[in-house]
Amino acid sequence: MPTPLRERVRLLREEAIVDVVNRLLADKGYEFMTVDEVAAEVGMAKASLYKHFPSKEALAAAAMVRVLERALAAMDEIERAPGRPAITRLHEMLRWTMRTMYAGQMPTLPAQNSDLRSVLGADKVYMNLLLRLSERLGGWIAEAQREGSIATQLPVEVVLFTLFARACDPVLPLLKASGQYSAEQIQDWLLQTCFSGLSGPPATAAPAPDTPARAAVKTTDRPGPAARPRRPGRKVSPAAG
Amino acid sequence: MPTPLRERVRLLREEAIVDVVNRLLADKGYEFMTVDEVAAEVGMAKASLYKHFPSKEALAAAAMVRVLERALAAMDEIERAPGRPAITRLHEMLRWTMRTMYAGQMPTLPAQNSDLRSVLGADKVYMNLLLRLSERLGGWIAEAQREGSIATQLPVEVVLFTLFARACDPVLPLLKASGQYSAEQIQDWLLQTCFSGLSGPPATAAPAPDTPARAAVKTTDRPGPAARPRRPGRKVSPAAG
DNA sequence: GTCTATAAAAAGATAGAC
DNA sequence: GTCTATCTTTTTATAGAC
Repeated sequence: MPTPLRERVRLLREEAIVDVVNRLLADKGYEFMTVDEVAAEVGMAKASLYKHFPSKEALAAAAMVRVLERALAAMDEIERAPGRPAITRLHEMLRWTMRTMYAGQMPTLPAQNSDLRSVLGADKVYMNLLLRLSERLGGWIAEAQREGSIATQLPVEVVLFTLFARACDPVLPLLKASGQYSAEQIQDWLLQTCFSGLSGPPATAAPAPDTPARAAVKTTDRPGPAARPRRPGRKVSPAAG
Repeated sequence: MPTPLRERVRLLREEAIVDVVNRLLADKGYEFMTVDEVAAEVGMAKASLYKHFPSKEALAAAAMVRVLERALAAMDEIERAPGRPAITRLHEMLRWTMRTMYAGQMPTLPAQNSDLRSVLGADKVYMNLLLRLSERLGGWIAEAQREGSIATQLPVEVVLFTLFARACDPVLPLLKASGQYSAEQIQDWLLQTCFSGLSGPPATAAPAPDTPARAAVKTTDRPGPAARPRRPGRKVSPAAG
């Protein structure tokens, strides 16, 4: 039995709504997103919005569910290329996250909110997806540890949390806002600092070949200090510039 | 001329206020902290609060100023031990940040807020302190790069932003909330992942001595999987558990 | 299901007595 | 400077006509 036309229209409408919510959530966060704003951007009356989603929390939850679905789809896609080491898949997953963030499409929820967290925690669909994502990623992580490319001292949980946290890392927006670097450049740096740390890949004093045991993150060379495109007067200001 | 008694009382009162604001800011963030709440916890009427600080933003700014002052003081303290490599000083600074966070005393501001950011950006005292902190830290970073212990491909700015970002990293609260690990353990892991990345220190296949070129982060050994104190049924849930 | 109009509540800020 | 009581605005949510 084909989906009735009504139903399809409704789904399209709701997808448009979630699109807006997703963008606003990525842009200003949950508490600074107002329902009036959502309604205005979708181009419908607020009361109509509430016919589709019963509350602001439900709006946010819908956006979160969709991003989890997309993350799982990204994992599927990454796994389509067979036989690659787990660390490579993890790199690609984080790369996907960075791309999504850079595009302003990664909805971020406040880490330490109270009511919203409990609402999400009670959402069966959301929690189910979150669990599936965590377990699949956890599998990759454990695999990478057996391969020797993720530190074995770290519990899988710690690695998992760290990867999740990178999906709302303020460094990307800050670097993007500085306007000095390309998207590729920024994403490369973030990948590098996540997997290899600020100390960078193991640089044995003299120029040595890559250690094959560690699948090194591609480190894009940046131009030397002289040629570096740096706005002259701009002062470094990490918060509230 | 000694400070008048009135003035000293006022300062003590305001310090008590900032204490509360600081804790609430660390606990729930700016937007979920209400002025009513602050007044209640300080034990004074809201109107009296407004005699001391003209707005909620001013309250937050005061807390931020104080944490910057404390961070600068921490740098002073770290520099009191002479002759240590820059990377060691950076480690200690991040350690200070982690301790402060763990104690629930690191006020976190929303990264992508609008009005508050502009208020802070207009605050001369705040911006001045932020600049001083950034420049001093930037000096350490550049030094560490010359020593070869921070990746030279990374602009100082990127390293700086990354360190600042660790001061509001959700991984620490998550691990703390899991209740499975000690404070020391958590802080060690975060230091390690920040400087050495998820891949960990350069583990050349066979057990090798520490590479002296890289001042390695102390990696606390954790008990093996069998002995690891892990709550049995608890499932991993990075967001909204 | 969509709209206009309106409740209802929360939260920042202030008036005015003491 | 501190208080009680109140104002004002913002924002979530709903009533009720069409």
